[in-house]
Amino acid sequence: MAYKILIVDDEKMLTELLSSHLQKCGYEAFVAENAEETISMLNVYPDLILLDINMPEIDGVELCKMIRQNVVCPILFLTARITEQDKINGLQAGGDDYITKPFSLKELTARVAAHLRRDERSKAAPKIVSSQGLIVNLAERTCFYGEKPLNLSNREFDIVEFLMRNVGQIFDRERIYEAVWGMNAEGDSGVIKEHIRKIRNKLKEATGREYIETVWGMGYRWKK
Amino acid sequence: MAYKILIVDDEKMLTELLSSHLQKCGYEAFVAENAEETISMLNVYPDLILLDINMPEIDGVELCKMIRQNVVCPILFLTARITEQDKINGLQAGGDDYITKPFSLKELTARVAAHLRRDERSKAAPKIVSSQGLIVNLAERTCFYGEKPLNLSNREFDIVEFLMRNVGQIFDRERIYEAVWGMNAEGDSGVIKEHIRKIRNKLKEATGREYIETVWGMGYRWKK
DNA sequence: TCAAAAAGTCAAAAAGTGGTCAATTTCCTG
DNA sequence: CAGGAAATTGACCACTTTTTGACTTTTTGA
Repeated sequence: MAYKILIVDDEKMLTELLSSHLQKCGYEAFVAENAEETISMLNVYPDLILLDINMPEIDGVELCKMIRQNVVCPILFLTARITEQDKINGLQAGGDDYITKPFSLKELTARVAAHLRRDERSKAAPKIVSSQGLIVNLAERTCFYGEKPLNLSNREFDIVEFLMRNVGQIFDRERIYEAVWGMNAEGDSGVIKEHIRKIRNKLKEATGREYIETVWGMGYRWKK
Repeated sequence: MAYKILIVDDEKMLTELLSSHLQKCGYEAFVAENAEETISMLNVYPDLILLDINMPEIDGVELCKMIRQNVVCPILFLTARITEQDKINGLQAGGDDYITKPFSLKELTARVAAHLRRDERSKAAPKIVSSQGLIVNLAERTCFYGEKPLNLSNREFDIVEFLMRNVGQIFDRERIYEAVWGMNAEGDSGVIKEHIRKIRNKLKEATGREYIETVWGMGYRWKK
């Protein structure tokens, strides 16, 4: 679902420009031209708000406070005024950032993206990699096939992670050693062979499938 | 526990000014003067980072990317350059805001406060409730299971607080030490092991449950 | 078909990790 | 300053993981 962005400004020219540009960037844009409209627009639960704080007849800072009571998304101020005191007032009212007019669309979208990304991060997106029913959670370092846990040891997990991050690519044992152990392999001790065996056993046990392929004379690769 | 702010800049004058000012404002300040120091400082788990992106010999944008791989807190750039392209580069590297030099301390603290507040909102309020009935009041530093008090000592409480604030995340003993003691752990003294044991005993005693999980070879984590 | 090279298997040694306990030191509080 | 609680240390044990090396099997190409 596209991010929803609410634009609050009374200059029609500007709001149209912004909303069409944001739509081109893949966002969903909503416009409110006064305080009343703004409040009712909050019902769409925007992911980010662009708020002009220099509207005649409306105190942008007050409006910001009101918005804040209902919503936690990032609020970016659009402003022509740039006195330091204004900034402080705005930030203390619950705003998250300032964009000073005139601004380029390029800068605006960069900032919008930065704030949305930031929001995304705090929602804690668990990094998950999966391949044919095998689900690997990088954050928790767990590995499941449906309900079945794989119970990989650390080294084993590291190897699986490395191979899965590079599905289809072939790595010889030396490269795997360097990637996982973080240092040069002096000769072939056979550690990798053994670890690969353990991993394959666990995979077979839990899934009944083959995930790691041997490319004779070349190395191993995670099947696509 | 005071917010921890990491200042990354190579100008001693400025870092001292900033850190003393931030301390006056009730924050805990840390300083790093180069990339290496920065990375190792991340172990204190700062709540916010002030990053100079115009340091000679260091590419601030690259450093920012590196930081981002390890940490999710807000990153504010300090910069003299103000070209639009710079801004965009920075924001895309994972930065959250810009402060252009010269800036007033007043503006700086307002921005810092705004970002921390924003972070706070997403982390939710002072009182934290966790798995079934265990209620930890961070303000009063008390911990109850229903009517039963846990009677945690100070260190014990700090550890519980840290783990609960980061439910589900795995921390090795070194990181826990750095986060709770606020300094680098030299070797493993075993303090953490002992504290974890005490905490577990008290938790078990009062609740009959397991809250802290051991992830072999990785560390401990508070169960989700 | 056979020998050499590569990959796979197995069990045992080595290294590392976490839990526990008792002893010691540090820190408060009265 | 004494006495007790809290924090820390170090030693020990049990256990798991990692590595090793000897050995077997498979693959390949002369």
